Amino acid sequence: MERFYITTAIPYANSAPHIGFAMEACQADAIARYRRMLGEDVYFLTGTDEHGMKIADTAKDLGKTPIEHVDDMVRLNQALKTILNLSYDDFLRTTSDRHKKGAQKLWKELVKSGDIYKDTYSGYYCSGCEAYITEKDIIEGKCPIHKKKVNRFSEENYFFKLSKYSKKIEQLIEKDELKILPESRKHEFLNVVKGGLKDISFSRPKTALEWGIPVPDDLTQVMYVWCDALSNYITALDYENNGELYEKFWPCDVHLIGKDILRFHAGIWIGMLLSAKLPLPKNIYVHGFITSGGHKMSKSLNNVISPFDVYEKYGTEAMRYYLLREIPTTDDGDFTYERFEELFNGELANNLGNLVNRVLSMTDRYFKGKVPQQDSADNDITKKTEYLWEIYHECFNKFDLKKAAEEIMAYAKTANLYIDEKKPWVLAKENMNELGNVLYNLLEMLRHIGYTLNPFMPEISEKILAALSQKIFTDNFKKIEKWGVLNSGTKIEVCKPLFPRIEKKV
RNA sequence: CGCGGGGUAGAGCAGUGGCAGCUCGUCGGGCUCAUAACCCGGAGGUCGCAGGUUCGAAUCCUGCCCCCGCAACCA
Repeated sequence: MERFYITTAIPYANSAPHIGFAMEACQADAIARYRRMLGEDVYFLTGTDEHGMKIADTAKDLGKTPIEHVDDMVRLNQALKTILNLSYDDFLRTTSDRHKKGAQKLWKELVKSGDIYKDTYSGYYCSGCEAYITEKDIIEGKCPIHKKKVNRFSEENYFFKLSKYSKKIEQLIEKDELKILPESRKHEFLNVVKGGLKDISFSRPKTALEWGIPVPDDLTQVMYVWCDALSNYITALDYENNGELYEKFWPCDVHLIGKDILRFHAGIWIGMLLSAKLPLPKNIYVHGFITSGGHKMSKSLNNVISPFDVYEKYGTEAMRYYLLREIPTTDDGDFTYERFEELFNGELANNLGNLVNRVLSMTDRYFKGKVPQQDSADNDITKKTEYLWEIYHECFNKFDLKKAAEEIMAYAKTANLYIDEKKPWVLAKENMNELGNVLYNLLEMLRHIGYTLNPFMPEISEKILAALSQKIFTDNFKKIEKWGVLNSGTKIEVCKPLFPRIEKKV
């Protein structure tokens, strides 16, 4: 059985979940569900990144301990599972024991390879940036970005010899041994690598930062947050003990990330794995950002979209659909409630929901709720169905979920068109035999829609398939995309409208 | 000369050399199985501006203008 391991990035647990991460989670979930539908053995990981100075500072401002603060944020992150109907297999917290031990084991491997060295760092550190900033950027003793006071440090840090792997990383990406999608991101990162990756500070003294994972064999230092966070992809699999999951699922098939953290994944993470002599992930899929009404979401513009609000208003399935179908999978996209309702009514209610409704009710009315006999398949329709699956697979392989969803909708539209063309209500008076053919074709089309829709809207998919007495998981996954699986006589259940239209408020 | 993305019908987008397309909206018509849904047709664009290459440019080249992101909260 094919195995497939996919991860999301682990969002920084300093504030409530962002709609952008909700999208990433949905994308990963859709891919995971797609693979499961094909019968693959899928492992889907997400989690939270919970260390670092920023979290320690925020907790202090809130009058909480760091762990209290991250516990609160993690609860919200885990609530996404319910409101987005996520199917992940594991949720890893970087404050968990298994993660800490795994991260420390990986650190030791880097030491063994001679890639960790101690050096004195003198400079200024801004907790907002979670990074050192250069002297010339400082204005009146403050960080120009965060307007926070920076402190001069002269401290002993461990460094990671990333420079040693710069050339190797460049080659891997160039040859697509480490594939970065979309192409534009690959080129963008190649430009960075060609400039040469530099060694990076990989730890901080405990006196400056207590909230982190201790460096093995040196109690005075804690790991740099990115060193800690990136290792989650293997610590979750019980890398510490070379556990079963690790043996089975590493290397990873897809790391799904946002465009802002590509350099950490394609650079630092790959460097760490090379140093530890571990297998490398196969693909990095990079998505864009979501704007709100054409602007970057910001509290000052008061245009921040919360996934919880969208859920309250429209529910899980429609939110998933919007995030996967409306936002370009690898580019930036926009969120507005106007567009949401337009898409909801236009595609989900009028096109898809209404199609399901009219086909099921005609079957109920004309054939007493049983799949009619089919004498001969319609060539045009079977070809369109074959094409649907073909492009559908292609889209998932290219990480173009938006296009895949659009193709399903286009297919549903052809079904609506077919009804108007064949006029079943006329056939009902003149030619029951032909009517049977037509409705059989339509019911089969619904079956194909039901399956292809599963990664996007799992509940709707199940409802459609249940109405046809079909199940999403079968013992023969190859069969689902073949034409003519529905047997005549199968019971058809008429269900309530899947997406009641949203009426415009006047 | 910082880097990057973009400017195509009222809105949102597709379209990398060959008669300018899609969705929504709008106007007119049809149908009645269906969620006032579905189907057909019309109107609407000098493809940011100016040059150039070419038999032919939204598409290639040059220059310019404008918007946005890379910079707080934040993926």
